[in-house]
Amino acid sequence: MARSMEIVDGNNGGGSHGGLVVTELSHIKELVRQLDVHLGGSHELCKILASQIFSLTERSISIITSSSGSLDGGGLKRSAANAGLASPFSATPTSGVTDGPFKNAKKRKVMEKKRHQVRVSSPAGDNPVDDGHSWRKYGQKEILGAKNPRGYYRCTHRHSQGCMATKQVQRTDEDSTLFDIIYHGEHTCVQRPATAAAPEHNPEANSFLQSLTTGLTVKTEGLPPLAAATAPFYLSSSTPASIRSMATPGAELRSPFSAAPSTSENWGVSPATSDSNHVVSYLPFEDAEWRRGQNELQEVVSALVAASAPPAPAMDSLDELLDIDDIASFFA
DNA sequence: CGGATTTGACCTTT
DNA sequence: AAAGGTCAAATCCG
Repeated sequence: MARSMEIVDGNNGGGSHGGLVVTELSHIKELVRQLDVHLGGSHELCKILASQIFSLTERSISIITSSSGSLDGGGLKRSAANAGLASPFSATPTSGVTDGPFKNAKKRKVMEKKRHQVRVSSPAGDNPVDDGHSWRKYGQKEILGAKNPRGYYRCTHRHSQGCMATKQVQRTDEDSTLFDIIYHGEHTCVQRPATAAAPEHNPEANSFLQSLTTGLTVKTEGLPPLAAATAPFYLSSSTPASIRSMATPGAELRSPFSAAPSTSENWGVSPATSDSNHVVSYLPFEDAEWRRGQNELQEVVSALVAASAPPAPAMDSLDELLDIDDIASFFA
């Protein structure tokens, strides 16, 4: 029985100021120089510098590609790696680099919330399996033109921890075993292990692996590995390493990290749109940061797991918390 | 009894 | 105005 999923990111982004590229590249140049100086020195510092270089490179690419015109951003679907992984560098102390030109770019009036679609098949035709987070259903609605209603869920810890993550689950018209799931926002909650007796530190890894061993497999469809690794089953910052360390040794477990080939068209994403280089170019700045974090996930998360630390809250959501419009509406 | 789900009403967005 | 999204009272369930 195959469980499959795809990520369709709904964020649009990208500035269009070509002149910024020079500034960005200058930053990169300086960072590379510093990195060269520190090679053999502080490992942490090298990692930070590397991540900053990565981020700046992404931004530069984004600037170049977006200023070359060719797209309006409307309805553009692309894979992305922003599935709620807490950025390992969100706690990075003041770097100066991340306060670069983009900080001064005028803020979008309406900050688009992270939106993240996934398609999941469930073997029994009942509800999709646990994705590692606890959800509370708060509504259901018939959707025009759709055979099946859409269920609305929010994080169970919305009130206790202020976690604003939500998801919508809707059974597909065509295949009753397929579900479209749209995730909104990031989990900022810290999940407690369900049972103290569980040897595994990470409850999400447990539920995930359990889903794998109950006849499900997770398979990416026509997506680059980077995007594949951002499926909602990896929402916790501490989950991926656990899964990787536990799932990859088993050959029969089809881990997203193994970059399964594209085999299906039921995602509605043509192979052409899956070209990672092209797609990545249009990722907004925040997504670039997410993916940068993804690159370094292994080390950072390994450290987290080794320290038995709970998942760090996604500091990225701070942007949403501090959104001027949100604040304004709060006082309205 | 407490927490989760159901479901029609109400609010928001287009 | 209508469709989508959320609220909350009633209900269910352990």
